[in-house]
Amino acid sequence: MPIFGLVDCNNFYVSCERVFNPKLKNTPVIVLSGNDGCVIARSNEAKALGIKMGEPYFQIKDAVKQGNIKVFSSNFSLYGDMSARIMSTLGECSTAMEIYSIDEAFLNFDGYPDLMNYTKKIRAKVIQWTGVPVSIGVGETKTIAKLANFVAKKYSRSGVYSLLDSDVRARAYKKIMIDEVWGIGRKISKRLNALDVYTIEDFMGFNPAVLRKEFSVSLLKTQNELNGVSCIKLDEITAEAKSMTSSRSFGKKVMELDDLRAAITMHISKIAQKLRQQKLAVRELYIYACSNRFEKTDSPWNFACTVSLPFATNSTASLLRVALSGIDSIFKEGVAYKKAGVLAAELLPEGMYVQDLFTPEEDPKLQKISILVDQINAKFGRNQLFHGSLGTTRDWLPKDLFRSPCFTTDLNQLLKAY
DNA sequence: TCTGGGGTCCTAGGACCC
DNA sequence: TCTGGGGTCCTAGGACCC
Repeated sequence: MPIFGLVDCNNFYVSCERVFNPKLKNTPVIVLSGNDGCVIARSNEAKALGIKMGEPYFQIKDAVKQGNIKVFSSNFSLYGDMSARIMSTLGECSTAMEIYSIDEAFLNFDGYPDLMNYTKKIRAKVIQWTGVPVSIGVGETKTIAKLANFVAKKYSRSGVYSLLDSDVRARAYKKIMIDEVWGIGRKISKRLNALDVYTIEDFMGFNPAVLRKEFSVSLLKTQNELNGVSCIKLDEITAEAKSMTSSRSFGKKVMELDDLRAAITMHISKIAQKLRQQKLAVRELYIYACSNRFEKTDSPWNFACTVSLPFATNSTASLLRVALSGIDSIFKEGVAYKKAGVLAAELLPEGMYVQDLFTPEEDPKLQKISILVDQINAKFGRNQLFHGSLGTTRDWLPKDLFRSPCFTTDLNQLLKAY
């Protein structure tokens, strides 16, 4: 019988900010999404003040002032680096680990004695080595470990909790609502509620055949997992990416084609560089730009097209050429654009694409230029060298008024001690 | 004035084949 | 009354996750 642990960082982004700014301890703190749009992380104190996950910042400005809540723009260079430190610490705590997200990892606990003690030790180690508090849940399946983690966060003082014992589990299932279960989201909860299923106990009593027929195999798996039958294995190897996207909201309304072209240039540069890092290539791109989706209007708000190349590539110049022609073709005079982006799907291993005899080949120089640009930027700093269509004004960039320094990834932004 | 960004998996339905 | 019956592959959209 397998045993899984799920380690989840507490209020991760807030905790990262606190590591480098101890004054933030015991005070309400929130972190905002891109363009300072919505709340995506809250300290416990901010939660206690009634700040909700996902709330638009502009709607809570008064509450922020009143509650003296400290506000941060998101700083993913910092969070990503802190995540790497935490994951490498956790990697030493188990024979097998799956990094599930920026702030979560599953650990293999098969055959580990005295898990209550051991998980407490892991918790202490992570906080000592990285400064970030975590919670740990233990169970016979991933879904149960996730649930145990929820209990650990919400109800346990020690920050660890096990649902291995079947009596403990039965008591928990009686109390916990189904929408807390991993894999059961808003829509499915609602449908289940309509069938008089509210708690996990209700859900466990639901006929599996009907569940399969009326819902999906995924939900049947969830039921099995909650029964202690492990259906979702530990995935140690990070799978090759299947798609990549880059998109951002604009810091202002964009009406000019040149600004759209600049934004698409930024997204293509990011995607192409990521493709090169992962030794992948792409032949088709989905280019899109949209206006404000919250504005009530009959006119369309999404403008998109697919562009393709005769060959798969990851060179910025080649991808940029077709992407820019794409954005030119969807641009409409008079539309106030709020956001633009690029999606690269159907990624292929670099150099694997076999082309036919009659299509043109890519100029090999373009590949070499991209690699050289990567090297120069790695040495002299991000975006020292960039494509001309990116422009230099860039007043369309998303807002990040409250951004903390990149303490751990930029020598010029190190924490200063006076 | 102001509402995130990046992913994965499953399913239903259409096209096509024999 | 009554209009084959399977397969497979592809795609768009929906649901979920963090």
